[in-house]
Amino acid sequence: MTRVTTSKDVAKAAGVSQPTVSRALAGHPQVSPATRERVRKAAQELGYVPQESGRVLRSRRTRRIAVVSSPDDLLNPFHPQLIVPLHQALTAAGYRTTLLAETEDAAVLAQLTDGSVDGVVLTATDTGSAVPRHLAASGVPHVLVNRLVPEEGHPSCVADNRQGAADIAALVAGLGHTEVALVLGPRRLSTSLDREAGFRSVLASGRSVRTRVLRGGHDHATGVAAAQSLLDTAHRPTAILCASDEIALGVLHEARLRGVAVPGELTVTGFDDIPMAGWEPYALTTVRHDAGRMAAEAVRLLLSQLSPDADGAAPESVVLHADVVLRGTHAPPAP
Amino acid sequence: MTRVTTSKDVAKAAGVSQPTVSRALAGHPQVSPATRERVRKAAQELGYVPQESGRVLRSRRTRRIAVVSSPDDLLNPFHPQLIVPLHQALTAAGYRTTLLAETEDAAVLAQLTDGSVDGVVLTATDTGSAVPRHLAASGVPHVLVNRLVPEEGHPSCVADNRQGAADIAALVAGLGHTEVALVLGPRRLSTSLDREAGFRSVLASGRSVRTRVLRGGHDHATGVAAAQSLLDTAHRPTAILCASDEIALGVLHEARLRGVAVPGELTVTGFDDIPMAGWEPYALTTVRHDAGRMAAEAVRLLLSQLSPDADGAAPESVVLHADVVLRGTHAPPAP
DNA sequence: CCTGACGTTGCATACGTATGCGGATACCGC
DNA sequence: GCGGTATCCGCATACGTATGCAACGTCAGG
Repeated sequence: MTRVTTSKDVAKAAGVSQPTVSRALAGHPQVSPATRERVRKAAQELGYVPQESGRVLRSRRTRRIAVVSSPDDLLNPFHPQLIVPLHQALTAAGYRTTLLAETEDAAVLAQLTDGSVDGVVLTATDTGSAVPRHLAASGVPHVLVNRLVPEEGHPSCVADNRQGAADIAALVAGLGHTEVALVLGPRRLSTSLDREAGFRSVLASGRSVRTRVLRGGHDHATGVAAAQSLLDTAHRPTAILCASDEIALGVLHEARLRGVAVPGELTVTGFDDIPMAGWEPYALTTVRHDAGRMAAEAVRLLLSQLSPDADGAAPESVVLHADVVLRGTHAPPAP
Repeated sequence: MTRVTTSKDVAKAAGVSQPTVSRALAGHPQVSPATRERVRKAAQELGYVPQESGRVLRSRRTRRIAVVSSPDDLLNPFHPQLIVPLHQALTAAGYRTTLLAETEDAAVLAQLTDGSVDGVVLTATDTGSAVPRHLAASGVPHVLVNRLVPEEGHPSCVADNRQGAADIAALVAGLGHTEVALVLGPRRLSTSLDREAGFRSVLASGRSVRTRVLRGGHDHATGVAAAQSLLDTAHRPTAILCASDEIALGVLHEARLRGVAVPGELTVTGFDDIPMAGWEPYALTTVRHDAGRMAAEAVRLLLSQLSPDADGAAPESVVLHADVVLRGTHAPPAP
């Protein structure tokens, strides 16, 4: 690889000094239009691109935000709906985005605290993760999206999973179901825990509702397995509330495979409103949390930390309402 | 934000000079075990993380690879299957990964040529993109994965889309279908074009096969729309070959909605073998290209460019065999 | 014609890290 | 006890960029 062209090369080509190149390209007003144009042209011809390492070292600003996900979540159909608008919002605000999908806390932290990013958006945080704490300790601006950690004090934007779960549970209970099963996700995710709490808050208060609980991942296979075990029992539930749409689709598939009519014999609900939930053959009744708004709010919270003025403000936490989406997989229980 | 701790701070704390800190933490042999330990401890206590900008500026190496995708492709179920193993392979090789999802060539290029990455993996390249050419011009090591550009000379690793398409077309033709429809993807993607060529190479040679062609995106809605238009016609096809699994699922859904039996009355095939294709209710006959191997080969090709020695070698292009996956959506045409 | 002000540019420098080179110390052999 | 060598460490410096400050030239006003 040949040598990279630097601002010095441009300076020589334009017949000016290196600082003048820097000022001209930065649009500084104290450089004459003539030289500015000469520099612009020279830079263009040489294909000059300001080197990030130099700029960052000098200016202490990277104009770059890290979005932290995980390999698991990248494979989850809901996640891109969050990541894409995040990326767009950050781009619109003049920041570059780099997406991390690390699993080990140590590896993530090294990349977030080495000055290579101005701020961090955490989208796939386990409840046990130490990353938010360390970021706070290092003074790195950050915001939690979608999932929370138990500790208070971190800026965050999440959907009201508890409320959404309670609402859809109320819907099902209101239809008259008394034999209900819950298929929940992993305990290490705040979304799972909150949805569980929401489900239970309603079902526990209904006196005559019997509730069974299964637990697994947020994926399709979990739904299939759950349905297999639930539909085998003599005394099978008339409604299955799932902690994610993918689980619900697995349940739906297995139910149909066994000839169990949905919603005639079995009510099934999901959570997330992934694109597939709206597909004709599913028409899944579920809970929508607006990933676009979640992303926009998160970026707002992050940028407010990056603005030079208000830095003494208390961390703000936004909770968005989650809406029940009525489609075709719920009905009163068969008599 | 308070000041960040630097190697100078560690030096002062450990009672040594700054260069010694650098050498000790880099594991240089010419530093005594005692000092090395002292430095390690001081660095640990101060929470010192070497700043990337300084290291890169000095060493001209970032140990960082950019993986370029696009917002569209992030929403595509096949894509994460490629990105996740790419990330794992790069991590295993000691590189950090940053994922870009930019659409504009200019914005992408600025991030790839400013010295912030050692190399680039392009996963979602349009045939019309100028990015590969500019990377070559700037001497940035890179590799194309999954999709190609028309120009030769770029290292690349793709599946043999043409061969895979030809094989599945041969399967369908061999079953005796003579009324076949193709649902193809966008012209700007090499994968679409190659699959089209593969389909046609077989169907054109079969004398009595009548072929209709529809074109759209690689998504579910395209499949639904295509099926609506195809199944409405009096003289409807007995087989629909789709350029992606998502399209095929859309076709399947629409067919089932209309009570058209698959595979009894209609054969449907896909391409990609996304996870959903294997789900019980679909059991889609399709073509698999091994994203894991593709990623591994791509990383190998990229790393070979980064090794200091062999840099005069000609760019290598790897083409992987695509396997037809026989499931349950193909059958001979009804008499 | 001189002085002052302004507009434009260059000089010097700092950011944090890594490394060539020379110096210091200790240790060995004679 | 002296020269030599090996071991370990610090000094000086360079990477590319951005910016405070000084200097330059020009022009207007007195």
